[in-house]
Amino acid sequence: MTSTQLCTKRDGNRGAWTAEEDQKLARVIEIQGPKRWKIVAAKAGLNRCGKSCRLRWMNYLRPNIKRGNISDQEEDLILRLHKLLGNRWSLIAGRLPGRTDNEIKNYWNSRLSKKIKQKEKQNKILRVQIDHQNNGKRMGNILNRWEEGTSKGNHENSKASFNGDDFFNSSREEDQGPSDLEWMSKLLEMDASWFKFLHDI
DNA sequence: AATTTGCCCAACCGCAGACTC
DNA sequence: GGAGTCTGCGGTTGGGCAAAT
Repeated sequence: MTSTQLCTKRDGNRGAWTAEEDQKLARVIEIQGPKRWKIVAAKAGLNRCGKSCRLRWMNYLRPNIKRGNISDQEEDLILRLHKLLGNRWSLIAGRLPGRTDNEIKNYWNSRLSKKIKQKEKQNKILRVQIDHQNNGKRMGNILNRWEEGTSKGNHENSKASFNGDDFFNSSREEDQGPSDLEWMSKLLEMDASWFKFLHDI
């Protein structure tokens, strides 16, 4: 039987710790030190498993635990460390004096992950707007060429100056994103006024 | 005022690696 | 060397509370 199996519902008290339990636990740890948690739990006379005692000590009773809100500086550090280390909460906590891995994990899951999602969403919108602007410029060039063609002479010439192959070839030169057909359809989806303009000519 | 919803955080769970005998 | 036990970690749950309805 493993220690994990011992730490189950039927093996004792669960739920929030009382002040009395905290005192008992702290007293035993003062004498014995924060190790051999099974023995600590037994000596403290608590109806809890060693694992639960360890967690309570690490996240609450341990000295030098910093309470209160996470500062902007700490948040910035968490963001940078998470980018570097991923969900290695204990490593991240190790770089933030007085903060526990559990606290940082909770902070991340409840706040920072949402912030990041929101930021990603904003970036996506920004990217679409930039694409829109670029595509608009490109369309402007095409229309200029169309106008030049029509003003120069007959309709056949103008048709020749605006043939499809030429259009796709010329626009592809600077294209690093989706295909022309893709951006064209995106453009049309994004801006009904463009569609109307193209339809009118 | 009562109920519902959403958020925060302490605590629990399961797993894997380290340690002990 | 291997079985049993301990420890530490990250993911998940659920209770308490405040805001919204």
